[in-house]
Amino acid sequence: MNRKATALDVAKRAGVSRSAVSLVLNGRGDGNVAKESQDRIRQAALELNYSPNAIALSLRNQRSRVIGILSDEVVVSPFDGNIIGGADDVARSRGFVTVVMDTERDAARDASAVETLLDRQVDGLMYVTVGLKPIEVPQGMLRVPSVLANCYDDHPQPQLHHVIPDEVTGGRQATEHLLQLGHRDIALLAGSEDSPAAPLRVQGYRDAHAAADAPIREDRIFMAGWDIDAGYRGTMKLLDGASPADRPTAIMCANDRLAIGVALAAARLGLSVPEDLSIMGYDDETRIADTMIPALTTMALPLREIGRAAMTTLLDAIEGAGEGTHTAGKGTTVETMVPCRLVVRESTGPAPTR
Amino acid sequence: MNRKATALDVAKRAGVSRSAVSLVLNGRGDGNVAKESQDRIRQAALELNYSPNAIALSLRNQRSRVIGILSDEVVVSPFDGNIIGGADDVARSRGFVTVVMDTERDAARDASAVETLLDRQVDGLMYVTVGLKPIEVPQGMLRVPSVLANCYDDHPQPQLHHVIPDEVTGGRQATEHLLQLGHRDIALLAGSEDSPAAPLRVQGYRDAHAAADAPIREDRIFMAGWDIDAGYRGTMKLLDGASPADRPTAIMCANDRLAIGVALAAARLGLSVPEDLSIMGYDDETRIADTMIPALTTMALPLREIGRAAMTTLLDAIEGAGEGTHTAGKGTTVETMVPCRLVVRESTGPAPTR
DNA sequence: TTGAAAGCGGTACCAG
DNA sequence: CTGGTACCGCTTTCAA
Repeated sequence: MNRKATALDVAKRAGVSRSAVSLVLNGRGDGNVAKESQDRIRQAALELNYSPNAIALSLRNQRSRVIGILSDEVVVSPFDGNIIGGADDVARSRGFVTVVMDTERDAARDASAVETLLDRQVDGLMYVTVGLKPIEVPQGMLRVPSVLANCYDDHPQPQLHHVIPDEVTGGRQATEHLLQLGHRDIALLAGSEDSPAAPLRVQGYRDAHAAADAPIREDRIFMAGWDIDAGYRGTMKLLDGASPADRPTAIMCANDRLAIGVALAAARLGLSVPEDLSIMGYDDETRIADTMIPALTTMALPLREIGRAAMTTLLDAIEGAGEGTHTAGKGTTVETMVPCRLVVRESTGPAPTR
Repeated sequence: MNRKATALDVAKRAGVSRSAVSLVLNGRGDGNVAKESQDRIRQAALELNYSPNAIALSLRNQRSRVIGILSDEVVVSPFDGNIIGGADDVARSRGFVTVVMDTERDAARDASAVETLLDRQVDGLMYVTVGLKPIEVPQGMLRVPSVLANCYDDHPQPQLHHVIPDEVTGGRQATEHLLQLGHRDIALLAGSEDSPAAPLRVQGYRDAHAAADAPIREDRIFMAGWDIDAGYRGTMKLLDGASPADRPTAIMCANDRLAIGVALAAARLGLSVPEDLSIMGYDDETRIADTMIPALTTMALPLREIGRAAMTTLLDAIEGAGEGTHTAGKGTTVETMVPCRLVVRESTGPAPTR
């Protein structure tokens, strides 16, 4: 109801001036304000439940302690949601607040969102995408310290620092896990070319095979899509009617939803997982991978870590900023790669002997 | 980069005073400022790419055109994400910006988040939850116009307007769909008591049976949980080893993930969907329901609509506000119920004859 | 028709 | 040690 208390209210109540209130409440009381006054001020502030008006502060200090986050799809996705969660953790712990604006994959809205945020005096900007992808950096982002999370500037001379998962290594380690279990015929449902993550994971798959001196059958690699139905159909193509000797003993999927489709198909064909067929997911999607039957072995995307790392980089740039050195200057790393993490559950097991 | 242009810059360039700039750019130039000056001002503003500093505006006008959104779990959930998406649509179209703060289900953080937002002079507050649930309204929310989305104040005398889905009707219509297909033995995997939605949907299930004069077998109702494994286990209990005559012909689930478990179990048991068994989901979860094999018939939660309705209510209160009438005054509706929507796909079909 | 000045809520500097 | 005052960028009133 009634307005919040201002510094003036506190000053009156404590019988001092506004300046004194400001000093004391900002920890610079000692040596400037009498001990006794300090106590009265603190007491009054408490009684009035005073906290400074952030707007006035921003105007005065020319910094808002707000970080703007642009996302191409937050609000429907558990993926960049987690990135934002991680970013927010870090921001909060350092006294910043994050403001999320969703552009719903409409590039035209990016620019206007950036302007809106800039008008609100954000101290920094972060751009987050659902899947790994190249983006066109909105011009305005170069006006304040900025960072890219899970996406990157595709230009020859990238201006901004980006933080992305190490997909090649992820693909490799997932494959190695299977190889170590004795699998030698591993099919790969690799998503589709629309995501740069797909070819990277395929690369990891190839690297692992090469390192293990295991041959690759090109017809085992499918670029079919990312959804349950694609997993199901791919598996049917692979397994239905094939003689046991000509079946892959493991199927590696580019995400957990594909793995659901694989499991569905396996069940329909009367195959046991992991006895007859091992299934490997990717992403470690919450509430999916861990509750599947059987629980999915998967490669966890380090989403929270990406968010944390990106925000840390950003805040360091802001708080350390002496000059307008917020674009990646010489000597600054332009890319941070965060490793994925293998999560072994029950959907993978030793290759069947045949 | 160089700082943004201020009204003073524009004034100088146009050779007028700041006041003139303000008047003209706010559409109150006619009758106050000479036509010619107006043109010069507009021209200068354009050249300098001027837009007013939102911070200064907020301080001056005592309103920020920012709506704070508190969420107990946005950032990992496609559910309240959609609510926020709908809310944001409405806010944007009316010239407001939304700021999302995630409290990650930590009630203690609610209060501090509200304070933070209040310090930033938000014009209104919205509280969003992932699942329908009663909440303890943070005190601060009563200081500005506020609304609850997908949650409600459980107190005898609720202070805030809330917008929730009509779960009873949802449960009833889902059941009716099955009843109309001839099913008379419909099992219900009802989630668990931790959500108030569960009993409401059960109520709908009962209502539909009563209206159709169909008897209910109490042992067909399971409160087992919300995840894939619960769906699988529940189905196994229901179907495995049971004589065909004693099997339910349809299984209704309280969410789509349960339905995945059901489908997995059915496949394992060699049952065809929907020929031998119909499966009904709930939620219409993106990328799950529509891509399942077979595609899931489900009851869509009206999440976007909830968000839109809640934000509309809120902004109406803010913009219409003559006095401090922002708590639901007499005559004001305190509850808005939004209907769910049946989405018929391929997992339900006529009951098998036996 | 125009410009000067006050004030929104703070902080910081500078006399006293 | 303390209080007065200028200023952040903008709107609005008031006097010229």
